[in-house]
Amino acid sequence: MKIEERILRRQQTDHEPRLVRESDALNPIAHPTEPTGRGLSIEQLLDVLGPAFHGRLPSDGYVWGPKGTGKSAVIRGLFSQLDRLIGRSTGRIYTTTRAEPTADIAFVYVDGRQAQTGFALVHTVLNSLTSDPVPKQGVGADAIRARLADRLAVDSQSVVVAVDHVGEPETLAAETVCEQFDDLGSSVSTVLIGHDQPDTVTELLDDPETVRFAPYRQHTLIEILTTRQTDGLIRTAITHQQLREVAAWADGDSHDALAALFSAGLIADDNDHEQIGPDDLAAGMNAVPKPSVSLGRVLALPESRQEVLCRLVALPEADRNSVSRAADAIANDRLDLSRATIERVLYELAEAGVIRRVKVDNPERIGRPPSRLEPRFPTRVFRHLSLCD
DNA sequence: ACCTGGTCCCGGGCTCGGTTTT
DNA sequence: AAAACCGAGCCCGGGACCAGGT
Repeated sequence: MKIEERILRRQQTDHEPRLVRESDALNPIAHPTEPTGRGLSIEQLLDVLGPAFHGRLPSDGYVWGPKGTGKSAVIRGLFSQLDRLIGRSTGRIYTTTRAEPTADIAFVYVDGRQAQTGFALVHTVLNSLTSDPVPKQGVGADAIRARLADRLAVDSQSVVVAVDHVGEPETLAAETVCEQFDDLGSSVSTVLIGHDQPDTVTELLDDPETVRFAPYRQHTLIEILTTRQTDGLIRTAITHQQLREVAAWADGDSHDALAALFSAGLIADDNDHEQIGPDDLAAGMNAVPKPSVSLGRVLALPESRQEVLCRLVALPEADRNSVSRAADAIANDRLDLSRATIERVLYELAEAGVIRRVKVDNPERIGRPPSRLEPRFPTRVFRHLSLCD
């Protein structure tokens, strides 16, 4: 933490301590390095990736399950450890001392939300395999692919690419991801991570190994909340009974559970409460719609979209009762997008499921009834993390 | 070896105007 | 009739690459 931050914090907290600590502990999209309660899944994944321990390229894989089940946390952690332990660096170091053939297999994790086009995906992979700068525009996707092929051929390197969040509205479809690596089949192995059932992916990847992540059991979810809460809240903020309540409400989804707990803490702080009261907790859960879009998706949206969302959630109820009124109000709020673009963006966000349109019936009026816009993501936490203000 | 203009490429804003729904 | 809805093309900024001139 920088000195300036420390000073600012003292200035802000001179009245009384805040319930919510400034840390990522309660952030649903900040993953701990050691995920809780997913030992079995990690073993399954290690089985799939096993050939890499003997210098052979593993077969393709598909990891699937609903949001908030630890897929990203596990794969992220696993790939960074694997790359460190048996990936490039170690391979080089032991080359001269070990008789056995060395594995020159890199493990690259790509967040599909950061790489939303074929170009960006191949770019990310190549960029993590080379220290040379890779152009990020001005050159065609094919050119980047050619360079990647070149790079892999030069010292017969192989790479296992994990592409997270495939098949979301903003991200690449599994099919498109596969196409990117079609020509490099023998040196690239693909592990896709998504929500959908494996049937379509099975055809694409020619019978990949699949690993399924099921929703958390109640007691595991409580364990997760307990460990995170000790770092994210002051000690007396919440009772164990309340954590049980959140876990029961969240129904196996750690994203929703953490978002609700985070929201409750922020709301209690808003109300100057010394601890999270029953009403704060209820409001916290209320601030997380069900079903909810992952905060990771919302916070990965382009800045301009997030600005539209910031203003939308701050709008008075009446202004959200019609798409065109909402667009008017947002356009008047010092946003440097044109009115027409804002309306277009609202429709796009609705199409993507980030906000929902609800028909407002009014028999008095003639013509097609307006649509109320409802956020489908944890609004209180979004406001906190997106730096709306 | 260095400049410079032309061309291609990516990504994102913007707008138009037709279609659908009530 | 009125308003919601949205597909799709246009435009632009800026980086990369190339080739031809100095």
